[in-house]
Amino acid sequence: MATRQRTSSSEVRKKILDAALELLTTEGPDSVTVRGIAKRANVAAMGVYNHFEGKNGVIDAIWTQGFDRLREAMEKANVEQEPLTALEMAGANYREFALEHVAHYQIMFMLRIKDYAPTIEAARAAALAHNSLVVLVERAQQAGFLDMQNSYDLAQQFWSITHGYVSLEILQMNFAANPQKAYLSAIHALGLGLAPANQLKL
Amino acid sequence: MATRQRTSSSEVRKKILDAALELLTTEGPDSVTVRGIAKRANVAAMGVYNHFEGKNGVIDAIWTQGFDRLREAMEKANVEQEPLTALEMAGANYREFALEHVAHYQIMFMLRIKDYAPTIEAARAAALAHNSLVVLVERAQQAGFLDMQNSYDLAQQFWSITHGYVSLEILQMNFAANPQKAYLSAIHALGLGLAPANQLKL
DNA sequence: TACTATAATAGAACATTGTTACACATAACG
DNA sequence: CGTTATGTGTAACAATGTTCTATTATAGTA
Repeated sequence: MATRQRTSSSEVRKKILDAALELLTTEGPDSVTVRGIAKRANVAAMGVYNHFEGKNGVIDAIWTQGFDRLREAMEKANVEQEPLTALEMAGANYREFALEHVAHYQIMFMLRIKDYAPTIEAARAAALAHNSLVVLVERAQQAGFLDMQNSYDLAQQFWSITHGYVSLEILQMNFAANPQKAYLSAIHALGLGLAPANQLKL
Repeated sequence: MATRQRTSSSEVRKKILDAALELLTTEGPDSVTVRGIAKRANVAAMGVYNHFEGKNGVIDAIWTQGFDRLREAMEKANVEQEPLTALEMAGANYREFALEHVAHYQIMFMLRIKDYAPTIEAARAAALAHNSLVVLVERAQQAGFLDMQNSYDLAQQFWSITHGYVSLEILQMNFAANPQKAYLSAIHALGLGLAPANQLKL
């Protein structure tokens, strides 16, 4: 007997998620197909529809998990450092997350998946991550290390340099001789340049 | 008579390219299909294979054209400005290009097209664009406005902030109250922070 | 232990995708 | 005029996400 094996219900979800991430990492985005995920997870293709809402349900789970982890990574720096140092640490953690979880990062920022739009819950995870950056920026402002322009404007500038750097890096478009040093240099310089004395007049 | 019309060979290529760009801009990446391009260009689907090497041939043409135009946009700033001002102008032109040619920019940096890899010629166009940034950076270094770390490292930092900013903007992830001002502020601050006096010790 | 509701499986089917092959028609050119 | 190159139109192929159906293994309950 034992013609067919069945995976216990509680494990299937995790197996599917892991399989999708593995596929994305090892075989590239084009290999992330419903059948491919199921095969790698040793699960029937229909499982992707039973446990998630189809392929984009898996994508949504990855997105949400990614923003949760990104927020955690940034909040690790949220201790009582000097405010600018805390910002730089958060930046370092941001890159560390991106390079260690390339699959997540690509889903979050670098891949357009057909017909995928984040669910409310996923958008909320993203908003929380963004907020943890704003908190760091406002703390630095109140301590007098950053000029007093709109804090969302400031946060966007720090986010831009971190996202820009790691996304070019993932795209294999980083031509720096010393990638790690160049990254830290950029964040450090941005913080210095945004000191109150240098406030840009337009 | 005149059962079928035929478009003159020289025009077909341009019509296909324009149709692909229009589709990408108005209907989004998922609508850029061989049949869709051909239909919009009033051309037989096979034309995409006669004039380009299939769909990815069209993608490659857009990529190449995009990097050529991006280089031109940055070299517009290449006049005898103050070196840091020239860098800031190049940054402003970069964003202007990206926002005015979102379709090109997405193909170049933000979309993964299945099985697409740039041809040699396309990669050369990208390298030339990158080089025009390096030239601006080295000029500012020689004039004493930027510290003397590796010029490719410096260029990567400026590229990161411009690419990061506009790509988040295109992803609808710009939460700045004043996007234009925040962008210029970031480039300006980065330049200030990279002045020789602030050189980062690691 | 026996029964039943839950849910995982296997496979068929559908439309859409990029691509290739083929027969035919027409413009360009010697 | 006749030949060649090239565009047109249609059909076909495999792979994709998705839906449907029938079967059956498992988990919880009486």
